[in-house]
Amino acid sequence: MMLLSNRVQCSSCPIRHRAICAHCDDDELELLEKIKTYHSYSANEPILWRGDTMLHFSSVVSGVASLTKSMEDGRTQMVGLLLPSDFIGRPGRSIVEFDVTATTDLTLCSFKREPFEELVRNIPHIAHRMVEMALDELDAAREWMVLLGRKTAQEKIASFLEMLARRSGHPDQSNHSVDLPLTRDEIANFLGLTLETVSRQMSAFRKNCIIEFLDRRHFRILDMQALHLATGDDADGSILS
Amino acid sequence: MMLLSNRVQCSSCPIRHRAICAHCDDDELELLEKIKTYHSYSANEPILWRGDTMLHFSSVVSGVASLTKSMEDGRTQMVGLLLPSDFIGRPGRSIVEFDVTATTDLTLCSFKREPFEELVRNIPHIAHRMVEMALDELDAAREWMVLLGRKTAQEKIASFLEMLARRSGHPDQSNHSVDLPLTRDEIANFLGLTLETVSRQMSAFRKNCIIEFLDRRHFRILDMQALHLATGDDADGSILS
DNA sequence: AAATTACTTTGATTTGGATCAAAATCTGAA
DNA sequence: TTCAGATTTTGATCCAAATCAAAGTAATTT
Repeated sequence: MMLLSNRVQCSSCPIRHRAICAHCDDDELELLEKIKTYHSYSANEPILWRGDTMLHFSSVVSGVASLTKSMEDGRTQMVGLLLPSDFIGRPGRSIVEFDVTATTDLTLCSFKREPFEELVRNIPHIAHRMVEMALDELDAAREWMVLLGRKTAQEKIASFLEMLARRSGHPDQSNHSVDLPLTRDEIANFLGLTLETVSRQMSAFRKNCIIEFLDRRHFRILDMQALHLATGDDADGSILS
Repeated sequence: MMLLSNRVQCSSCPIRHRAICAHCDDDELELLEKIKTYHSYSANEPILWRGDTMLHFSSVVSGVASLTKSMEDGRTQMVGLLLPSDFIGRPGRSIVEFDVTATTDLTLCSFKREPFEELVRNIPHIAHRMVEMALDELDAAREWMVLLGRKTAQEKIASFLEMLARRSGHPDQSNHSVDLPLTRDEIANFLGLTLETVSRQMSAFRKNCIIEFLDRRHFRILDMQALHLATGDDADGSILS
């Protein structure tokens, strides 16, 4: 982990309008600016372990982090994928519930707990955004529960690929390269499968010309409609966060 | 659904110290008192359908409600079990994301959206409790994802029974009757199993003298330690909400 | 009290995905 | 460039839970 000096102004921050600071006005932003620090992690670097005391509340500025929980015998389930603007930590509790790991190179914008909690108390715009984001995360987690509890392996993979394409932000979802920020093993832990099943199902989609791999970490959707059909979701598309 | 007159004073409400109003002082409670109404539902009565416009924000006062999501072909996953003090709805969004059903006779304490959202904006104690509860729900949902994604049928059933015993509020968890507020089919939808598997696993626990059934809707834990061992959770017990 | 309906248990069989095993491909270090 | 380790793919086999099928039990209605 590397502490970075404070170069980026909040006003030109890439997550300015989506993160915890989204509703803040310029004066409030200045208060955040005063206490923020940046931290960088490289791919596969652990950020926090379950049970750790959390000294900071942080937002993901760039890169991807994962939240996982492991059982004693090694079975592991990913319970969240943190993309830019998502947050780590919670006011009012300092013990981490899940392991947090950087899955790609990652930069966090962090606030020390005490001053941050004071801002949450004093700035309604922050508390309000916090409620909004927590409830969005909750809806996404519940949507994911349907996938974990009821979808087949094929539906899980299709749903996952579709979600990545959607969250990649590119407007036309076919015909451009989508980043696959996880290994096969990590995907398996995300979807409640084994890595062999993930590989087999992805190969099946490849053989059916529904997707194409540029390399292991990049794919392109060739047949968006077929992919969506394979998700098991209905036409209007229940949105997975 | 039946509208009830406003008999119960907030100050003597059974969920006074756990619900959305937990942090409120007497003055703030009075504001809530003014705009609250009670609504009752009988067991199996639908409360809201996915896609409905929500006119109220509500807290469960007594009884149990379920949040479910169904796929087109009928596969159903329960994504939350709402016990007394849990809330239904969210400020800032009026479209319901999941079906809400009373699984037992149920009473809700409800507030019309607009006046309630104003209170959330104006009373930091309510916004603060809202953040706290949303993040608790999020942690619980993530814990549940581990169960859905990685636990065996036996571990799922053991975890479910243990959770019911813990949330029943009785201090010594053995040796007293615990309410089972769901049918076998509903339990299956909660755990991502079929009703046959639920029945078989419960019978197995019964035959091994780990639990005993008083009737279909009530059981008693005979061997707490064995039940906990069967959950797959570690000794200190990762808490499911 | 009998009949109808809803729910639960138990049994037999099948199957999707896990597990075990090995080969193929990629990546980075020496 | 070669080698060693990591990751991915593919194949063979197995098993936990689903599915299919009855029978049993409780709750409601007539």
